[in-house]
Amino acid sequence: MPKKLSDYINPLFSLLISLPKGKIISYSIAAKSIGLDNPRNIGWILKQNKNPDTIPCFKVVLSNGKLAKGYKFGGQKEQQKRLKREGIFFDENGRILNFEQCKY
DNA sequence: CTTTTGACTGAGT
DNA sequence: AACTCAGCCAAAA
Repeated sequence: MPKKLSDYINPLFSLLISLPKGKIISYSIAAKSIGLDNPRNIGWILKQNKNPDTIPCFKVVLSNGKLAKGYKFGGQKEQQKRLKREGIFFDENGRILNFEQCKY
């Protein structure tokens, strides 16, 4: 019985909840961590998030250290705001500072 | 049933 | 640095 994509929702959300404060994760790393190989599927799963206050989906960023354009809960600005609250800082190009150190 | 659409990535130009 | 393009594959149209 092959797994469906929806079966990966809980593993991903668990992973996000378990991320230490101040840590972020890229789509590709997140995908590999839960056994997926297509990062686009992470985006699909995050869209299923009904509790953005419980599930820190704002911690998922692009592999180049910037933010995805389609963040569902208020756009890039809102996501950046939440990340700053975690102690993450951005340069003038919207790229995360110390990206390598923040990465999970 | 077929086509299009993504919260993407990595390689190539 | 900016821009394509193919690969990826479940969902939605």
